[in-house]
Amino acid sequence: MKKTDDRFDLPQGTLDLLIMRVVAFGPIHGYAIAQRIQQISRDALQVQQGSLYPALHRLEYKKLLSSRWKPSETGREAKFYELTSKGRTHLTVETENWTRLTDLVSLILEGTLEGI
Amino acid sequence: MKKTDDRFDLPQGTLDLLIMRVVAFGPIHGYAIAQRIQQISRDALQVQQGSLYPALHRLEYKKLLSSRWKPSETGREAKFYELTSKGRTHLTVETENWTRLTDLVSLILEGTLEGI
DNA sequence: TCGCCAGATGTAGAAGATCAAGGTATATCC
DNA sequence: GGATATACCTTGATCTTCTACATCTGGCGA
Repeated sequence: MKKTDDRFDLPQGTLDLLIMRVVAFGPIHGYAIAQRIQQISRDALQVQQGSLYPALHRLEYKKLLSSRWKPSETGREAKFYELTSKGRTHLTVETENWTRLTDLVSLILEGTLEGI
Repeated sequence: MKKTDDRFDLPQGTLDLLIMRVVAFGPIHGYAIAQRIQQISRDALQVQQGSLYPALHRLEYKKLLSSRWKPSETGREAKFYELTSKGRTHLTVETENWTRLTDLVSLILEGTLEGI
């Protein structure tokens, strides 16, 4: 089945934001992050594992996330991530940028361009 | 490399949309498209030429745009683009997708996630 | 007990888009 | 003649995402 009508590929950059936002609510492991995003969006956003884990490593490398191993709810070891203070700042700034950017794009896409 | 405070890198995919939207108002050449986008956004969105021309060729290759040479307002030859009917349909659909996607992302970024 | 599935992590390779930085040429104005 | 703005284009690097695969563990049913 090709991607159905109600699934999206994420544009570059948005995945990091979504991950950080979910992590902002408290320590959580990678697998659960993907589930959470899918769940909130009612399956419209699906995070592939091949995107998820590199993104987590990237964010940790940039010191926006920190991680430690801990048993998960199921008893198995899992790597729990949380935001660093740098990550928290970054999330705030980039969320604001995302909003400004998408507002601008929407303005152009939906505007009449009259009066220009 | 840093971007200044009020400039954005465009997430993948949005450039094509912006271009098609500007072209939708009537035949226009590449150089003017970039100026137009920059102007409407009050310099917040700047389209690099290294992004612009490949995008135009991409869209023409996909038969979403058609082009022909014509003298521009300044008397010089320039390549004027317009939407094909396929392009017009595509623009409508993708604009809708863009809106749904960004609404979803905003939902997660700005929501409290309570009640999940 | 054996096998399978779900949870959980990860990597490799390809595809695609953007950007930075360069190049070419023409028209106009000083 | 020289500078500037217009107008086109390409190349190479970088980054992100996707598909697809690989690995390990624990629990469950047959």
